[in-house]
Amino acid sequence: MPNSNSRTAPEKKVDESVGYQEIYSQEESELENARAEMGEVREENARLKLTLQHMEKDYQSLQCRFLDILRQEASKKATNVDVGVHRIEEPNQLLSLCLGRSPREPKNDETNTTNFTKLVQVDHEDLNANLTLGLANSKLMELPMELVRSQKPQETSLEEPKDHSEAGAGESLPPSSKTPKTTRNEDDEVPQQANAKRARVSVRVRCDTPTMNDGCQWRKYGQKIAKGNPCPRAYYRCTVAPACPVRKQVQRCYEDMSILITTYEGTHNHPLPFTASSMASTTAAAASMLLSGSSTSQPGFGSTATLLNGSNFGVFDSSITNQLYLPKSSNPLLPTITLDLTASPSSSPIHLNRLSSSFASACPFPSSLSFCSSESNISPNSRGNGYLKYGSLPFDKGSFNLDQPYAEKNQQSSSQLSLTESLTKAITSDPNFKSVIAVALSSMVGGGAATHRNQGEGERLGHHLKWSEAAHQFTSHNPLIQNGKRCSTPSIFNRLSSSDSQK
DNA sequence: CGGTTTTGACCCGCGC
DNA sequence: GCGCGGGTCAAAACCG
Repeated sequence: MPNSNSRTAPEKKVDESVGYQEIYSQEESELENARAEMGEVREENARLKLTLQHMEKDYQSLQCRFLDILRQEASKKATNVDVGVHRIEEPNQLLSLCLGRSPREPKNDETNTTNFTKLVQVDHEDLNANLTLGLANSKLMELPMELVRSQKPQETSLEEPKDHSEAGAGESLPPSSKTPKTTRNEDDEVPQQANAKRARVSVRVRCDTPTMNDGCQWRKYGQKIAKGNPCPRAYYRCTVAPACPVRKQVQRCYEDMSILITTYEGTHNHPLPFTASSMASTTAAAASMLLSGSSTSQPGFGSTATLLNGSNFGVFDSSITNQLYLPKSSNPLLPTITLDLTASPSSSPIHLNRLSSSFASACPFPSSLSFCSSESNISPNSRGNGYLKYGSLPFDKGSFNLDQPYAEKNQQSSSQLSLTESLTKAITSDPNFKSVIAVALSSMVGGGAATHRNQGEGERLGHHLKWSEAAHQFTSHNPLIQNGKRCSTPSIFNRLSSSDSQK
């Protein structure tokens, strides 16, 4: 059958050529698609670069501003010896914990939320509105600085708080009378801070896990069943540095087992990873507020409250109330401040009642703080956890959203993803966010800075890793866990750190 | 094997 | 002075 053969062969050729053409056109279209994708990626890359540049720029300006504030505070400090209650009464001094805000600084347009520098400038109107926002107190700003700058634990003169009022809930943990014994080395190093008292910061968070991950490494050295609370109280010591005097006590709230009460005591005398410095700075700020105030007849209640109010340890939704409980201790010389991050609308009143009752007489200031955002779109889950998940930086959510990959592993992944978005919106619209940054930066530049300032770029890279790790922890199912296994610290600081390192 | 956790004992301050 | 309770110690167990 040659004919058939000769006829079919060309047809086959034609078919083949048609097939090739199809294949070719198909490949071509794929190629074009790929090119288009590449183009998109390039664009995104450009955007990211832009974002990075913005961040660098903002960071630089922020740093300059902060140094400026430092200088101002240093000069102010010399003249303004009498601090404390007076500060609260002087709105004009409500400035500086909002990092970047300086008295001479002109107001900036609130809408420009991508500007990191502006981000930390709280509009006066906001201050008035949310008032109590006093984190802005310049003196308050200064105090954490001192505390962190020196990186010295305030344990030179310990006093027994004997705070039984909170024993049940475990919020107020009496400082160890033996602490000086175990931290003697530190005490020797510590330049005796006149009237230095050990302030402790108690943080209440909702956390399923045994401990709250604050980025630091802890070693458990004891456990006790405290009277009035069947939940054991665990004692941890910081193991980042062998002689670090910092300790923490962890206990579940008997009234609400989902609430974890972590009490920090002392100040780290070693460099901290940013994740740890976040919490450290927070507690240091609170503690220093407390201590600063305690030098007055009214142990810092006002100032502390003010500070923490402004510091926005919390959330964005107005319904989420972060609470600050001022010293409940029967011993006013050894105050314990409680940051209530349980952020549960329903639980808030409970805590408030319970805690305030123990020291209401001593605390003339409202302890309920509202760090609200203009948008209340936070998922209920986040509130329930009380776990501060600050989705991502306002600049470019995609660029910094480290959480999502991890969040997917999480049981709460979906809610957390949405939470990320919600928080992003909230952050970008929430001037209070600035205050948080202020606190973090104040430590990083001031004391944390003491820890980081001398570290090379390589170490910064190391921080990057830790941030990633932190992000992991942060988004892990149990957000508040220890040693990379569990809970996370308010990661807003992580974000901040990220921006810092990007420089 | 080194680091961490567990856990009973001990220390110390405070109130009575 | 005694008892109570919080905090710490330290040896043993545990774990990676």
